[in-house]
Amino acid sequence: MQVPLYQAKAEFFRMLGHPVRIRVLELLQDGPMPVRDLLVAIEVEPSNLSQQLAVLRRSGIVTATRDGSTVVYALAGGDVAELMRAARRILTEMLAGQEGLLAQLRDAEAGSG
Amino acid sequence: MQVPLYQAKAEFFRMLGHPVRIRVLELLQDGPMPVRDLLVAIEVEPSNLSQQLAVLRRSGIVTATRDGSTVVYALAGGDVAELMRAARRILTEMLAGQEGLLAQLRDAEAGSG
DNA sequence: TCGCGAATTCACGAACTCTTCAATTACAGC
DNA sequence: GCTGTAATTGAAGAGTTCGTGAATTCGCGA
Repeated sequence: MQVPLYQAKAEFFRMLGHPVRIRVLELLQDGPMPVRDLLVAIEVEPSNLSQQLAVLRRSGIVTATRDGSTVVYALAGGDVAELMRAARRILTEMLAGQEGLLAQLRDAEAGSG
Repeated sequence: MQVPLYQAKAEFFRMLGHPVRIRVLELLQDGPMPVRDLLVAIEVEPSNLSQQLAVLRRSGIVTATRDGSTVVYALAGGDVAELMRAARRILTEMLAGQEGLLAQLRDAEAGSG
């Protein structure tokens, strides 16, 4: 592999780092979907959605196929779901940790002020 | 939750989207590690590493504790490993897919030219 | 208290990403 | 061939992130 693995991973995660792109991937987990439906589900400018879809396409995580005048997107590989689950688990842990921290801070303030 | 979930997820992935940060997280999977050792393992300017560590700290995925004159970093929650595994699996699939695509393109060129 | 090494913070220019609007391509129906 | 709709592409400005070097903080030991 020419590109170091950690750099490929970083690029992969950066590709995921956008709300619209996340929503697209989550919607596509239930099966292929035309752009029109994505556009209705995610309220965003068509050109903006297209740009984000282009990012996903370029990275290879989704595929686009034309069917008449509509374009249908689908996940290229299976297990994005598992990734999302893992992310959600960590995120939950982290938020819990931060709430704990917030509670601590609140207590500290109550104690000192 | 004030912040929509998909936005929190996007921020989370964006936080992972940097080679140095990925390497730090992978190194910390084997246990806590002082900055000095991270600095040796990841060849990068100290100030640069510090900046990336600050990003990880702010997000809450790692914790820093001072021990004398050295600072030791550790993963805040357990299962970053699983996330990385899921990412690697998808990445492998994607790269395989792209190789397949390349092969296809090569064949198409051979066929048409 | 002074100096030293470890780590962080600050500041700034370069590079990148995001959003938006206009222009363009691709197709279906007339 | 036109017209209209679906989707993409291009370009530009605003905002972010990155990397570097200088300055700063923190704690240890002489």
